[in-house]
Amino acid sequence: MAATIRDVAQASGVHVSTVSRTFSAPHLVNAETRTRVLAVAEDLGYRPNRAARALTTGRTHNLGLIVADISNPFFPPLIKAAQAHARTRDYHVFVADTDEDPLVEEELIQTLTKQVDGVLLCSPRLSNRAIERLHADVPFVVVNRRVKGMPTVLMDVRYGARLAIDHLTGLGHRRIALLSGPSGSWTSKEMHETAAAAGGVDLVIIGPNAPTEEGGLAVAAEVIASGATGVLAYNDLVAIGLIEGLYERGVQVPADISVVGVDDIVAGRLNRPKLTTVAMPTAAAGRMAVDLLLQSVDDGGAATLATLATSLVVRESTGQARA
Amino acid sequence: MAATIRDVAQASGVHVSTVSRTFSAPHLVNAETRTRVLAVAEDLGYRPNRAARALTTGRTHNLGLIVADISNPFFPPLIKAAQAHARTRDYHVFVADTDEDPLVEEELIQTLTKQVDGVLLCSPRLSNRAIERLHADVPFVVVNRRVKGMPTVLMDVRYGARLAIDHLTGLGHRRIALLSGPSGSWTSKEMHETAAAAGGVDLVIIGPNAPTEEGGLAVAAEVIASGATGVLAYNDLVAIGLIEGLYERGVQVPADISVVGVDDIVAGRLNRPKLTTVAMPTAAAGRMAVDLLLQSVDDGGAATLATLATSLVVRESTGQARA
DNA sequence: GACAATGATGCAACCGCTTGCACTAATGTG
DNA sequence: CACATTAGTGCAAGCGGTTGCATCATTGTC
Repeated sequence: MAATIRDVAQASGVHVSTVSRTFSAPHLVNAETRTRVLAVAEDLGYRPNRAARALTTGRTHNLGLIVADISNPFFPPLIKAAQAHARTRDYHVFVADTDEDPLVEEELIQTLTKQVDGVLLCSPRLSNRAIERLHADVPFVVVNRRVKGMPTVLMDVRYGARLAIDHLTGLGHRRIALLSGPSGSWTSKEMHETAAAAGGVDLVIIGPNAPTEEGGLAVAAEVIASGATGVLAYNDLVAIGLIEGLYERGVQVPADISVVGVDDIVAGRLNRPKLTTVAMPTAAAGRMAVDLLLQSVDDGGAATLATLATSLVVRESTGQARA
Repeated sequence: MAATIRDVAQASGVHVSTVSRTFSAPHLVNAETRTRVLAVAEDLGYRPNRAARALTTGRTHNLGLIVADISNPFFPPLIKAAQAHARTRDYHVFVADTDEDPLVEEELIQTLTKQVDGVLLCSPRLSNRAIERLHADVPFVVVNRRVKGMPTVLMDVRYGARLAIDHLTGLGHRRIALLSGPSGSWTSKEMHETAAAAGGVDLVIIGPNAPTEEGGLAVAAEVIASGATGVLAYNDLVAIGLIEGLYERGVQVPADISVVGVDDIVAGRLNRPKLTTVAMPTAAAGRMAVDLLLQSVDDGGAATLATLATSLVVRESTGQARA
């Protein structure tokens, strides 16, 4: 049985309130008493029970982070950055995976509600309405989705997509295929709109697709049939899968078709050919999200919108279009 | 302000204890009362506060899962399986990443201690002694490491490594390089011992290496210099990195050198050449770990040891040795 | 030397929920 | 019909902390 605050109080001959203050408001207790209490606590292996503390303070010092699919390599850097950053603020981040299921997502949020001070919602699959409703119970910050009235961290997908398309057209590609993502994806919609707005390109939309290698692999034939020579994929995973599919069909990248991905995951750098991609500032997004969330927890929270810059990383999967 | 049990009690004209029982021991309350209370609760948007409940019951219905590096694709399937399986038992699992840092790992465990009923320690970097010490505070189950007196889930690395080496020697490879993992790794040690015990092979050990693509990439030259024609890599990531490094130096896989990985991650199936690998039953391990942990939480816990079978998946990265 | 200010500690209520025990009324038994 | 069960509910004491307020020395001030 772990030592409680009362054990420490008794063993050090002071009242529990003094022990409590020794930990949560040290300046209120006499230096001498404090060291004695700390010594006893150390001796007994006492550690304040955060859950019990949360009951009275209303602060758990925990944050929840919800992602749709933890195996998507896009998320881990974000998660790690968020955890590391939160730790510097004496907060801990618990991660949960919804398995792309909105129901699980909602259930998870409700479970989390009382156990954390706020939740980071990354690429949520829930409807905006559902998010707004749940927001009544716990502070949110949403990453990769625009929900009005809520702190939001966005990455500048439009700009990135624009760079990618300009890069492709600059290489002489006129017919460009856009491999979209899952149907509910905000990022995918942004890409669509950007591509549609780009002048002088002959656009074919292929999808929606699963945001995975399999998703890209599955549409290789369709891409070939479309006659496009340039492809902008929903993300790197899709791009990698596509390249593999094209390869299996004897189509060379970038000789025959140029492919650009989105995210800049590690695997892209090790792919053959190395992937040209729109780099997303995932780590920065993770930190920013934690900042906004903590601010929102403390101040009651303004609905700040942070948009992070993206950039194009040109590697080997794109090249001059055939004459 | 969220509704509490008292609000519900008052609004439905019963005592708080009745409301409490409505949720945690429904059979003890009259059907009629129960429906009325539930209706009021629904109406007020009341949800029991799990943290408060945990204070009296001593059960949070949460599990912690600690991994060294969430971006290692080996873990996500394990995590997902554990989460899904735990959910069927009305438990939730929170994931935390230690960033390969034993100090962070220890700190995380201590934070978790009071907030979860048990912790899944996956490929821990902590010393056995430290693990045993911390075990006094919270039930553990250890995955991928043998710690005596503790429930443990192991994958049969020795058998897998044996299969890989037999496969390689069967193809005529006599000189085999073993790319080891991080120095503290139990898996790596198992592989060493198995390889050393295998007769008729000329073994070169290269490492320790980071368990990542970069780790494999970095030793390509060394592998070539070693004169080995067969390689068993610590994991698929290392194997993929190595293959990339060999390719950059004009060495063909499997024509010149055969490579086998360990884990069977998705990326291995999409690599070029597709990776021959020792498949690890990660999802099964996740489920098993949850089972053992829950059992340990309930029964006080026997120190069961579960060893899961591994198998060899032969794909394209291994071939006949040069004459 | 009287009095106010200050610093350190104790007291006790409370956070939201559970649970052993006591109580009442309805039911079953001989 | 007396009595033992049983079902349903209320009571109140916790679980492990925090915190506003009261108390009591000390110290400083005029």
